[in-house]
Amino acid sequence: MDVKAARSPAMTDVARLAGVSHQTVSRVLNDHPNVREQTRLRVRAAIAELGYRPNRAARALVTGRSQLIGIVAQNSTLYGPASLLAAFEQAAAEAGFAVSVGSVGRLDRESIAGAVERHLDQRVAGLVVIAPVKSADDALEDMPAGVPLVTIDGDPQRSHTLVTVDQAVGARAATEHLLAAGHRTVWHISGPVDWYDAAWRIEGWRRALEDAGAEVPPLVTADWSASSGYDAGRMLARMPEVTAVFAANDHQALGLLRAFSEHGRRVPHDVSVVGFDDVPEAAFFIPPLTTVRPDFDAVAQAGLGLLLAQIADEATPPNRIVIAPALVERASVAPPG
Amino acid sequence: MDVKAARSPAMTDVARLAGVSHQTVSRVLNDHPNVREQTRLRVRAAIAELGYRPNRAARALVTGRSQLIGIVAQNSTLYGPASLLAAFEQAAAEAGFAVSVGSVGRLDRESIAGAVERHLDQRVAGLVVIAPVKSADDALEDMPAGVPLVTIDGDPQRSHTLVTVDQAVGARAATEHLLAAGHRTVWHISGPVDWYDAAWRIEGWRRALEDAGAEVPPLVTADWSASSGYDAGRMLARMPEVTAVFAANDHQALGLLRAFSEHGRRVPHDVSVVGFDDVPEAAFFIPPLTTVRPDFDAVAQAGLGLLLAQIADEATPPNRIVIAPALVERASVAPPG
DNA sequence: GCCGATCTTGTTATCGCTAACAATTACCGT
DNA sequence: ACGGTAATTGTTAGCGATAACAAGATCGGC
Repeated sequence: MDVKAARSPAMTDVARLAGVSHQTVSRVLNDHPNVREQTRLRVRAAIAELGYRPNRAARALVTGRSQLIGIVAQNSTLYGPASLLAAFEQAAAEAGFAVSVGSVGRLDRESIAGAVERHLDQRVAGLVVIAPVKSADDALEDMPAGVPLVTIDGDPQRSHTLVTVDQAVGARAATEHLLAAGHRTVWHISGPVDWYDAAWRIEGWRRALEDAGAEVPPLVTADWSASSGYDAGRMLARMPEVTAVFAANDHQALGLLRAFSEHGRRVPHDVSVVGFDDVPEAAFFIPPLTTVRPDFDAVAQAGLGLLLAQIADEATPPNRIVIAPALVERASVAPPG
Repeated sequence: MDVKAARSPAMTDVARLAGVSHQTVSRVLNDHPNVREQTRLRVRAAIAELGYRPNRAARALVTGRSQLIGIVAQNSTLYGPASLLAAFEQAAAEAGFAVSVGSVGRLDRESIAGAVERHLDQRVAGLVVIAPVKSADDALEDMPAGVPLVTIDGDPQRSHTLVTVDQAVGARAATEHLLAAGHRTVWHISGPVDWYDAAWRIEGWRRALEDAGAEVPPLVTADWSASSGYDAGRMLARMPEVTAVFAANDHQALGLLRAFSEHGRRVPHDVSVVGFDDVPEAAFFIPPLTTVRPDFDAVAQAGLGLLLAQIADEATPPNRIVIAPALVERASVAPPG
């Protein structure tokens, strides 16, 4: 990278220096088989000497496809979505793809459709949509065919390729863990019920209770925030019969812990709590939180793999990968007092 | 968006339908002044009818610049960096720019340079580098001139355009707040000292103590994690003279609170704690954390504004915006026991 | 040593758009 | 009505790459 900003060299410049045609340079760049070794070396040398780097825009124009992967996600600083995003960027970079992020403020149909179209304008090679609600999934229905697409945490019922954390299994593990500690039943603070994540966690929780023959207490719905967990906790803390709570994520669990603390209900002595996500801070909550850890890296890698497969071969049939989360035991669960 | 994926319409298709030349369509698209109103309407109608959307790649090719903004940031799920990133995406989307994110694993010179070059390949219109360490700043030294660039939280001494949170002022506010509560002095758990953020927070803390004539206790260095805050806390909890601690971020503060709790040192009764960042959960820590809140949205908006100004006019001189953070008082500070 | 097959390389067209210039039309004052 | 300027539209030429085809070089078998 030279200091003076002369026009960056193009393929013809390389070709001239190497004494070949620009097409041969293109062949070398794309690893075509039929190039003499000696020529290849000469071209490589010229590329190195000029510091040539291909113009992605030109390539995208002629091929109709870029080395760009579009990600549509909700703009959020919640741990789950944020780390999923980070994991994708990481994985994509390793695969030599750039990542264009289309954040949306809300997950309604128009927002999603808009973000998708903006990506399509850029001729992205493929699209990852983190679409944990129905409206987002709907927006993808009338996507033009032929664009590689993977949805994350979408509706398992849909036909397109998808990767999802097994929410139900995670929720079941959390619930059974509390039951196994001796609690008569387990309360659940859920996420917004239009989120598939939330819905499946509810489902897993309910099933686990039913299978154990335990009573299913009324569902407490909240959003994903610590604040909503706190609000829920202020209610639950008033009910002596509540001895075990499964929160739909760790942020909620934090709010919950705080509410219990305020009301003098000791965790885990009086009430046991299990969260979901295993945020890095969970080990430092008071008390350290037992929680369910989804493997976001695995999700991202699986998702990217599926996407790259579609990019390589248009005809790849829809596929589905489900990643099972694991329970992480810490100190927020104990037998009922 | 039609279901069958015929080639999406190009400018000539619109031109034919509207009965004009493709150049006229281009003019309408780019809001050139000299187009008859009637023609403009006809073209607009044709665009709408065909669902035409311009091909960004083609435009980027001919203009040598895209509607893409590149962001280089460390791959992190820490609240500060993550919300900065989210805020940028938001702001850029509102300004009609797409955002390409180049995450880097580490902030060393090669990684940063690599990410920058990958963005340059894509002919980004401008570059935002969240470069809170020296090595990152160094990597930008030999950037080709002419590429609009804004660094965030970089070295204030450098000549390029930059937006930064006023770390020193924030740290001073935190320290003075603790002093004002009656503490003889304030201990500080810092971030990694090669981060400018960390360095300036240290600076602000030290200055505040010196100005107040208070003793400057030894610096406790940590990384940004809750875990490192916990480790630091296990030391500090053993020292009865420690009555006030300013943690370089809220994650550390959480670890700190936990360590104090384990050692039976009550916050704020025995020890007062102030954090930095105001993570959404800070209000739900035990006790609710008094902290310093940088306005990430403001940073992102200022940064984007500066970038767009450079994009619009190459010759814009280097500029500098410093955003002052605000102290948020909650319940983790009290007079010494 | 000759012929067709295979390797290697070059030539030309093209992707969809904007820039620069050319051509046409409209409008003005006298 | 006339010349001249301004407003409007069209024409042509790339941007930098890949695709498709063509041509020249090389090779193997007989």
